[in-house]
Amino acid sequence: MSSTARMPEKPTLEGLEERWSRIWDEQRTYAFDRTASRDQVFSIDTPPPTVSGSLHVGTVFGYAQVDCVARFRRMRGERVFYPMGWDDNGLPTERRVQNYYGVRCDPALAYDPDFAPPAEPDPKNAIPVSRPNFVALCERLTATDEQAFEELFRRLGLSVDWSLAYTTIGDRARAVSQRAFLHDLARGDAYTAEAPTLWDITFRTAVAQAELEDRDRPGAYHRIGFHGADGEPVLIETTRPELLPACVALVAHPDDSRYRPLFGRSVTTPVFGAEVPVVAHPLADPEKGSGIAMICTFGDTTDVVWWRELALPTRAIVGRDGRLLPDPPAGLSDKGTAAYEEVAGKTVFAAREAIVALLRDSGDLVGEPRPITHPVKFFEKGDRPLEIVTSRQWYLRNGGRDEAQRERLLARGAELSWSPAYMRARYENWVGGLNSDWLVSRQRFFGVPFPLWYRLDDAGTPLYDDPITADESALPVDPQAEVPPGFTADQRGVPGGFTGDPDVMDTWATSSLTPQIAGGWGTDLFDRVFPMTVRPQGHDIIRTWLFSTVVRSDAEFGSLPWEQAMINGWILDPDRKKMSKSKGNVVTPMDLLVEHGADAVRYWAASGRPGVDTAFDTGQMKVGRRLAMKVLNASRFVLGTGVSDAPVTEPLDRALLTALAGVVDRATAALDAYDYTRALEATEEFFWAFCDDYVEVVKVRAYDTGAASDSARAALATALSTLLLLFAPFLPFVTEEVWSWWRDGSVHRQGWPSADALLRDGDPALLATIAAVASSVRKAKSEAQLSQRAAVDLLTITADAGELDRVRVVAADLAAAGTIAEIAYVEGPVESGRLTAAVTLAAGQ
RNA sequence: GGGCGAUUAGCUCAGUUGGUUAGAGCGCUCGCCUCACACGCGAGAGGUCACUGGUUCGAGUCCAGUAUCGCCCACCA
Repeated sequence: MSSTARMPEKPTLEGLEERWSRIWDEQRTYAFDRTASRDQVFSIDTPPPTVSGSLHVGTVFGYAQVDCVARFRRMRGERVFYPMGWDDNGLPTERRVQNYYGVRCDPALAYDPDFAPPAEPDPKNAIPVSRPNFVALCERLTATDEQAFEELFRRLGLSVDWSLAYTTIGDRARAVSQRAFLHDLARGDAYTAEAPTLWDITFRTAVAQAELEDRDRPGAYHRIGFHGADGEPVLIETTRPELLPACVALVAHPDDSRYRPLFGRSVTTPVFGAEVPVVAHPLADPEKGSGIAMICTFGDTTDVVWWRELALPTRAIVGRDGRLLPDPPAGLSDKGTAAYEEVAGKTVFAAREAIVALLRDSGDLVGEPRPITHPVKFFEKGDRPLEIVTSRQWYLRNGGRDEAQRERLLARGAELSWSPAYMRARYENWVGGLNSDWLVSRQRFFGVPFPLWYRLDDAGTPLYDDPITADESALPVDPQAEVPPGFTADQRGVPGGFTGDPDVMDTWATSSLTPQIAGGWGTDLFDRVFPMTVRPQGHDIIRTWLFSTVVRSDAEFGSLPWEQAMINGWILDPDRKKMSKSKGNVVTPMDLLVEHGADAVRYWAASGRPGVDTAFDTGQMKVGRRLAMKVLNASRFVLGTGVSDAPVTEPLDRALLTALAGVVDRATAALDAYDYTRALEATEEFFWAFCDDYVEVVKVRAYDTGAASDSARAALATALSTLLLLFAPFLPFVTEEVWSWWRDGSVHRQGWPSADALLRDGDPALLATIAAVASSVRKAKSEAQLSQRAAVDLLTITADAGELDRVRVVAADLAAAGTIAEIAYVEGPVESGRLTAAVTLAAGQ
């Protein structure tokens, strides 16, 4: 073994992150071996964090957990493929760019190569810029953020190979997204359709089923009378009276005797005077409201079902901007048409007030509206309720309309290994509950465009059913800027010419391809890493990211994208709520790293069990920091006694190494099963017992000379070395620091410790024996309020014969450690524990 | 309404095929400057294991039900 010349006089944790992250980078400690074959590789399909301002505290939590597993696998000899991605593609980036530079995207504009953003941005008077200019600004802003994120992750000690970094808006990701889409199209897994779609009026884009969330909002039941043929009013209740002009029918349950006489007959809408049929459908709930409902095109998704299944006409009134369309729908009476003019152009909220006033005037509003709180569908990133509008969109088949495909995807979920196992149920719930295909087109600017153009007929109308596809070798393409094969630029937008598809893909359409993007689909790298070994991610995006990745891989490769899903929990506020963005940003991850140190923050993360939501707890970070400090100091002590490679001969020393072999076994098994927490616990528990009992008891012997002393120093060095290796995945900085004091090379490139290289034939009970005796002696001194150095005249041990033998074996160490003059042995029964120790302290202390 | 998870000391949590008197850390109290560590060391107090039944020689652990909390899903007029 080497010398300990590099050991500092006063070890400290300060500065370890800067120093070692720099050296790891210089020495390419975590570089992937590009020549490795798939069977040697442990590949990680990293979650690309959203690049928008600051990383959330919760993000570092999950990444630190994954890194512990990655480091373990690397020490095990696997070639770890650990890239990092940045999700800079999507709405959050767009919104940020608009505010940051004071611009807005106008796709009709031409690219301006000389454009520079204003020195003093004024988001209220946003400057219109072309799509290429806008995208350039997005890339510029995210590049700055990504640099800051990388710095943070390096400081956290993530053992990422930074040369493998990717972005979801970069050329590579755009090309992969477009290529995958073209394959989907060729296979028939992608199709276009014009249909009612959930629509966000703020972002003016369609949104997918997976992006919905319900929020409770105040509303009111309005009781409204429709006019029956016999003059009797038919009362319905609605929370959306503004949709009255869009009403196309009333509906009740087929078995509802109250309304059965009306089925097949017509009623007239109040105020607007449209004649609408009364129809029957089993989805109508007799218990809800008055038991009969108005069907509008479209108020909610049930309306869509009714409209489709009952083949009702369309009377659309809400536009894509959330305002009522300027022209009245068909079927209104003359008076109704006049009434509509009063509300045309109003927002749905203003229209609601206006129509309620009209109903009140006409006497068709029965009673006063009754306030309620009810769930309303929102786009998860939006803040206004979704509307439903009819539009042409692209869809990917995901099993939502195909039983066989759904069964196959459920089977993929069963094939995948889950940590923790119960998370599989979330996947199955979601897949089982799908009711539509995956809507992948978005009416946005900053995203991956569809690599498509459409021919224009003589009237200039696009022929959507026969798109012109881009050549795969030319990807990525921007159909707004580039010309399809066989056309010239001056044919754009003219009859008989072409038009580029204006939309971009859903962010998940790109994210679902992270294995292909990171793994270099189409190059030799891909076969070395795919299917990936593990996908780490949060449980909230099982329905989106995990599922959509399975869909794409199943369709393209007929396999799972990975073997293992490693699901991490969330960070909760101390009050048990999911830590909000705003609170999460009060304490930034960098603040935590500066205040507590990376090893301490990692310790906190690693003590959060797989998949379990964990409280944000700086107390746990303090514990981690204490542990890191202890590693420094204990190492300094062990190395200070002088490292020996003599044989370990003393029974107590052999007991130590035998117990340590058991710890190695447990930690290894736990990490193999992705249970990093259990591995850390086993190591940590042993380490504290090692410091408090073993080290304290052998101290005197270790400072001595001779064979018994050599044995102690050899055992200390072996134990220290093994413990550093066991801690290395969790506390990469402090273990590397200590390793550097006396060993060459990085601790992180050492082999994982082998239990068989330690000892198996020692008697670990000896450790329990010294712990019990030492504890009794300490207690006596503590109760006498004396220093632990105080002298003991006589220590009387009562125990059974076997235990007494064990005490005799370690008596010399115990006597030296406890300053004990004499030990007496009494064979006899013990009330509790393994022995009784009576302590007679020396007088006059 | 359906599904998943949780409920153990003031707080954060262990407790893996059921087995003596339920553990740890933090916090608290009391000591100790013990030659690695005062960012330390030692000792102590503190729990009817959410509730109700059941299985068993034996239940924190298994079964059934109840309650509370959290998350996901659902056709929320």
